[in-house]
Amino acid sequence: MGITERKEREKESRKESIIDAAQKVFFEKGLLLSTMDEIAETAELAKGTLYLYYHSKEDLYLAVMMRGLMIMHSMFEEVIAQKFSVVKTMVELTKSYTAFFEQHRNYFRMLHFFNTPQFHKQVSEEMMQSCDDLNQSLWNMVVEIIKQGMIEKQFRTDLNPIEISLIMWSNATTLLMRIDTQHDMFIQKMNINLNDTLRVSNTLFLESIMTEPGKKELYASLN
Amino acid sequence: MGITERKEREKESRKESIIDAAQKVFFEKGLLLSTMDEIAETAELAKGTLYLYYHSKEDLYLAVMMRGLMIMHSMFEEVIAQKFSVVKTMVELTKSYTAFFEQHRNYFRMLHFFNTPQFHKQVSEEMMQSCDDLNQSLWNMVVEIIKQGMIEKQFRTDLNPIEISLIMWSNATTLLMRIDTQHDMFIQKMNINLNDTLRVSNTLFLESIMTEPGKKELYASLN
DNA sequence: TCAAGAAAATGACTGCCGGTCATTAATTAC
DNA sequence: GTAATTAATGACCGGCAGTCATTTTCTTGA
Repeated sequence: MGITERKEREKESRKESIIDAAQKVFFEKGLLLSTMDEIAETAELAKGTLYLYYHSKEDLYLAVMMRGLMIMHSMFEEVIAQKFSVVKTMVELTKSYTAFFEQHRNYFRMLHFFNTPQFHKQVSEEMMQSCDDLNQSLWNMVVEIIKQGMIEKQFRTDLNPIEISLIMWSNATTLLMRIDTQHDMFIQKMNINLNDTLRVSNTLFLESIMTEPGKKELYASLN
Repeated sequence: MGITERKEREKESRKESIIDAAQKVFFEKGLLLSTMDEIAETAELAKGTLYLYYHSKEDLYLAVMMRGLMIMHSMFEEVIAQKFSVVKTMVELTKSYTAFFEQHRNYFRMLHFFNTPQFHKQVSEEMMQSCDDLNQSLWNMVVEIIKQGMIEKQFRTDLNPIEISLIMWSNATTLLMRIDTQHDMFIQKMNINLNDTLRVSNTLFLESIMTEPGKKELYASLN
C-alpha cells in the first residue's frame, strides 16, 4: 500500500510550505520581530499546527537558514567542479562567498544569529545536528583545497590548514556583515568602500599564506 | 543652595547602583534570559523605578556594556602612554585586546549583541550616541597609530589606515568570540588551539602591512 | 513646626507572545 | 457505515517588557 508513502510526501510538502511562510516572515522582520502567529497566518494554518512540525520558533528559523547553507554549498561545489588550480579555486571560493552574500543577503543575515549564545538554548538536538553537519561539510571543502595547495607547494606548509580556513572565513564574514549594515555609513563618514576593504583583506591574507610560486599564480588568477 | 547638586549626585549614584544590579544579572544570564523584574529585585527597587532612569532593557544593557568599553579604553591608553615604537605599540595593542577578553570576558560577550541588527530598534537615541562616541574614540586611537607608522615608513603606505584598523579589529574579534564559545570543541575535535590561531592571524596580518624595516622591528617586538 | 506642593518610588495592570492541549475534523481500516 | 487513528485547531496559560494612577518621601516657606 502506497498510503504511508503518500502521507510521508504530504508531510514533507507541508513542512516545506511552513518553511516558505516562515522564510517570508523572517526575511521581512528578522528573528526577534517575527511572531509565530504571523507565520501561521502566512502559512494559512493554526499556530498549533506549526508545532506539530517544528519544535520551536528557533528550529523553524534554522530550517530556513539551512536552505541558505545548501545554496552556498552548491555554489562552492560548482567552483570546485571546475577543477581550477588550487590557487584559482581559493580565489573563486572567496568570490563565491561574496556572491552568496550579494545574491542571498537574507540568508546571509540569518547566519549571524547562529553565533549568538542564548539562541542555541531554544534549539532542538536534531536540528542542531543537521546544521552542524552541513556546516562541517562546507568547512571541509575549503580545508581540503588548502591541504591540496600545500601538497602542491603553492601554500606555505608551516601553517595549519584548518587554522587558515578559520581565519579566512572569519575575516570575510565579519567584513560582509559590516557591508550589510554599515556600507553607506562608511562611505559617507570615512570615505571607505567596504567592498574594497574586503578585497584588500582577502588579497593580503591569500598572499601571506602562499609560497612564491603560489603568489605568481595568485596575481594571474585575480581577474 | 547645594540641594540640587546633592540631588544630582544622588541621582547619579542611583543610576550606578541600578547598573550594578543589571550587570550582575546580565553577566549571569545574558540579555535574552535576564528580566527587568529580576534586575529590579537585585537592585532592591520596584520595576517602574528602573524606567525612571533607563528607557528600556536594551538601554540598560548598553549602560553596562559601556563600562566594559571604558575599561578597554583605559587599557589602550596605558599602552599608548608608554611611548613604544609604533610597531611595538601595535603589537601591545593586540595583546591588550586579548587581555581585555581574558580579564573581562563578561564585558567582551556583551559587545556581540551590539552587532545584532534588531537589537538597535529598542535603544534610545542618546544611549546609542554615547556608545558610538566611545567606540569612535577607541577606533581613532588605533587609526592614529597606523598613520604614524606610515609616516615613519614602518607600515606600507599604499594601504588605507582606516581599512587596516578595520581588518585587524574584525579579525581579532571574530576569533576571540570563537575562543569564548568553542575553545574546547576545537581542541577536542580538531586538535586546534584557537589562542595559537589568533596569534598566527595577528602575526600574518601585521607582517602583511609592514615594510621591511617594520618587519624587523616586529620580530624584535614579539620577543 | 507643619502644611502644601514637588519629586521619587511603587506595583498592579496591559498587551503581546511562545508554547500547550483538550477538542474537533478528516482520514483510514475493517 | 462505523470505529479507530491521525491531523488540525484555537482558546488558553505563564511570563515578560513597559505603563501609569497612586502612594511615599522630600522640600519649601511661612
